[in-house]
Amino acid sequence: MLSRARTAQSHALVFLLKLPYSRLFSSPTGPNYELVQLLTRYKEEEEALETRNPYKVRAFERAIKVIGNFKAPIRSGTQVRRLGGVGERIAKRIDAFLANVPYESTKKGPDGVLKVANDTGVVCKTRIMESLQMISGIGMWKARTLYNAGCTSIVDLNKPEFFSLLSPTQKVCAQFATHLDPSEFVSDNISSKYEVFLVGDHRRNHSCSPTLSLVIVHPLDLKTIAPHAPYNLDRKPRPPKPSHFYSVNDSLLSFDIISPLEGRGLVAATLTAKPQRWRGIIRIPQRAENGSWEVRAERLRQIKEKEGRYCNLSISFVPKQYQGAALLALTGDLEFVKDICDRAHRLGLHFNEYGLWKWCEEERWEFMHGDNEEEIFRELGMEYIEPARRNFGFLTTTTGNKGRPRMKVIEMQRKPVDDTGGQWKNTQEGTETVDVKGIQDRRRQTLAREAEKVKASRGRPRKSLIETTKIKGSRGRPRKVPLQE
DNA sequence: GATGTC
DNA sequence: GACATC
Repeated sequence: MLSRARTAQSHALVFLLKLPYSRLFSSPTGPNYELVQLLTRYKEEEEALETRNPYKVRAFERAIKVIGNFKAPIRSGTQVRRLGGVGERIAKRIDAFLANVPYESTKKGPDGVLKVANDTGVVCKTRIMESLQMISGIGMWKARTLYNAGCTSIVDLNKPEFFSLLSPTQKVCAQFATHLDPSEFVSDNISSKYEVFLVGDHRRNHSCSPTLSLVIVHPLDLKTIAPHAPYNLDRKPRPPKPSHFYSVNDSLLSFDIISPLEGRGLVAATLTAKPQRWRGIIRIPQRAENGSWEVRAERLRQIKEKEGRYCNLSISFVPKQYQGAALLALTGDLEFVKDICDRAHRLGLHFNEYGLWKWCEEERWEFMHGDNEEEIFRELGMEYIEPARRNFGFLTTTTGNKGRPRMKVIEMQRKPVDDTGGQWKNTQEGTETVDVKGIQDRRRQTLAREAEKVKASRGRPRKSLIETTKIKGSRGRPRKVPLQE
């Protein structure tokens, strides 16, 4: 409780301005180099065939040209669908690539029944189901139902036969899924009187996560309420749910943050609206053809038509005294937070999104720290751990298929960056039989290693890539042809 | 594989 | 959606 939260705070707003989506495609020849490579590969494959179709080759060439000239990073096939030269098939190939699932061309068999084939000639049920579970609200069960009904991709979800199988929330998410784009939401939509922090996947450098998570600090001084359960060493602590902060009496979040967003026509859908938490889908502001920001009416029209780009937004409205704990709990990932909880537990402490608590002699929880992330680390005997190093998910993604697969897993498969020594396991095969003890050991080792690493690079570690990648200039590129479904 | 036409 | 044309 001595020092103030500093570094993280001073960079808080900076984070917002520099979301590094383009880093995904960091390239020698443009923002979509990987897509160009992909299409070039397809083109060459076609050329190599004895039965090659010269028009098909030319079609690929046209698409390569269009995509190579596209100035912004492409996030979905639909985005470039009607630019000319990119049709249904290539759009699908792009979507498959971006979702990191195998491309499946759907062709009718001789019997007229729709057959599914892919690159390997094997229908990959797991992959399809995993990709479907990327949609918020779709879990294993619904994914299986959809798969059995013949749905093969997220794009398929919007077909009436599959769409009708979805719950209302799933429908909303499915409608916007192909447009999700977390990268270009900027801070000038949120009142500057609040401190805003980036948390969640993006803070951990998972820049292609479709969810933008923010912690907004509010000035209200609220009474601190201790955790309910008594300390019990035998009982495993649960990681805090990023759910309910103490109830805020008035509707500050709604008035000061959400209403302005709505006023600008940025809110496409609201999924959760509580005084302390808002979750929904927002439209990413874009410039009109003449370079000016599009007007509200235009945004609303596009939302109605489901054109343009969208992103999940999650805002937690947090009192100052819990700010650090909230950052720690909401940055994740889940496995990392679990470790924090375990660690606290072993020390007779309790960690939740409100702070670090001590079980004191009067047999009650006493508030220790909450406003400062670093202080919580210190109290747990740890050095500060960079958000980018808090990606522990891979430790459990190998234990089986429990829960819904996360976006980060997909991203890791494609791009095992990070400094964890490339030990991400490819989650596709051989995932069923892994002994839990081994995983736990590895988890301990990783924690130890993390602590050492941080020790080695003393002081406030290097600025993360997030902070050095500006995208401001690339946002909201003027569009010649309005996108459509 | 894209596109225009029926 | 099937088909022809590129």
